[in-house]
Amino acid sequence: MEPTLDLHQSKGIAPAQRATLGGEGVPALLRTLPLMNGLPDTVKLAFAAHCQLVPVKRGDVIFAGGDKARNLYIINRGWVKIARETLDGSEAVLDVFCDGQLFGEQAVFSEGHVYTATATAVDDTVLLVLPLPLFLTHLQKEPALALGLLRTLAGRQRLRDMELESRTLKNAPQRIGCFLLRLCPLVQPAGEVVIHLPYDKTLLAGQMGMQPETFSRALSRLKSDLALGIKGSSITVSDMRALRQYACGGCSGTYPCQELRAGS
Amino acid sequence: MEPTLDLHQSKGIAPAQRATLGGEGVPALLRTLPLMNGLPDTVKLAFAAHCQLVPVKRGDVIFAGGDKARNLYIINRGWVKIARETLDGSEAVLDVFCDGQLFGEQAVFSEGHVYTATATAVDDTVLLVLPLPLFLTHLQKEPALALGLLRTLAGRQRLRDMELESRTLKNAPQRIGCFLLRLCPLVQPAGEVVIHLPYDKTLLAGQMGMQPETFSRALSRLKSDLALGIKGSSITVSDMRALRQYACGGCSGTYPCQELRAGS
DNA sequence: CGAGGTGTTGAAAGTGCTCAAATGGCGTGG
DNA sequence: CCACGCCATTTGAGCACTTTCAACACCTCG
Repeated sequence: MEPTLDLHQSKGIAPAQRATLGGEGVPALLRTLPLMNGLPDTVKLAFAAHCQLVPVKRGDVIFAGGDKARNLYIINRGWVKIARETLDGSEAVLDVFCDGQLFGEQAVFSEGHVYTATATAVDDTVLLVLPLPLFLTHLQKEPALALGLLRTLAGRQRLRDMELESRTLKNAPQRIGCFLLRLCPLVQPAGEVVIHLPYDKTLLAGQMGMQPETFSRALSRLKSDLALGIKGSSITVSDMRALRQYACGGCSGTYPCQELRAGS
Repeated sequence: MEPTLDLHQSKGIAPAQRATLGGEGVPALLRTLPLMNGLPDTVKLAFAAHCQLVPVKRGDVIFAGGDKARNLYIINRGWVKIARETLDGSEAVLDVFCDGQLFGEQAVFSEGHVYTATATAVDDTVLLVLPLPLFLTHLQKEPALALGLLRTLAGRQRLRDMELESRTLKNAPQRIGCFLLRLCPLVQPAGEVVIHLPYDKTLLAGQMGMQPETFSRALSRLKSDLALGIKGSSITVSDMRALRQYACGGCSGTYPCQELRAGS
């Protein structure tokens, strides 16, 4: 088990990657992030002045559940898994985030500002690291920031609701089908659609609450039922309508799966 | 299937139940609610002036998923189930709320302000009904309200995370054990603890994502494994330590189950 | 080439679900 | 007060799905 990274003294921070006020070093992320929408420029600049771009490597633990929280994180590039682990080594994957998404915000409201889950880079990743105290200060003063965070949390909540529904009502092949739908572009080209699985199948399995073996078998079942083409992590869907019906026939229907994506 | 109540024209609102500015009709709820913490009295009074106390009966549908949202709701007394239903009649229970808890807030951030799940009274219930537009107006202007809602949503999120972990890592008897722990007072008397199930076992089963039959069998397994006393909806636990170990041995441990309760 | 990680496949064992039927409590109407 | 019917709960039997354990194929990297 690798020790949690202490990003405050991370040796990985090259000076050129320090955010500066105006230059190319300032993450465009901060300006375009939905979370920061409507925030006065002065606040964005204050954030920019105090945040850092930090690279982490595949497998690195960014923080662990129970750690005292020092930072919030925004993914500049890469993939991060949020999971809770038990003593006996099994884990429950709560989220898998990618570019532009915020994580660590659980600590804002937890007792004693500790993280409530563990964040691990599942690929080489560049993080924008925002000091928690700074964020807390502005959260009190800037309604726009509170509203942005509300929007973010509300989006998460919707995804969780859907996941809970999925786990309750669907079997493994259907859950996978639903996941595939959410990977599709909203406006599909006519004819075949090619879906690229964003990370390894073991993690996909974990995210959907099943074992890797189950995932493998369920996917091949999906393949034979819907005549999918599967080549490594590329999946070709010839009949989207059939996929939708297969995966979401048992959904609540309030929210077609394709409308639901992780918001930032 | 009963039609959704239209609480705007509900015949159930007796004049005496209309909230007034200063009198005994004003729900003390509004003053003490954590959600409203730190809110200026003027805003609380504005809310009080425009909200209504509305009784609903067991089984009434308060709103349905997909409905255009008119109101937020706070439970004055009673129990409300939040669930998503499929066309074929099965449902996934997302939450079961009681006194002092807010629901319907999903609509604040959903596309077009629609509810994303269905709310049903599972017992005779009195609701405090707050017009959504009024709430939205103040949400923009009052940082304290945004922060209160953030706290509420963050608490929900934690419960969802735990539920997801529970579904992923635990079997039926353990999930029930975990639920029982959360019903216990935090400081327990030495010796036996008597737990009262708050509503019927079918709903409990649904809330934990299992069938009533499975719940029944799992509970009796728990009974024989831990020497519980079960009489109707009263459960006597003689060995709390054993229950904790049984139910939460496989938890992530970041959050002992007993610390987690639904916040308002 | 060998090692390790990733993914697939097979067989056996659980675990929970479905369907069916019995039990028991409770309120209503007689 | 009792009989009845309704509903929640329990119990049984069989089945479907998922997990577990084991073995193997495949790929990449050193």
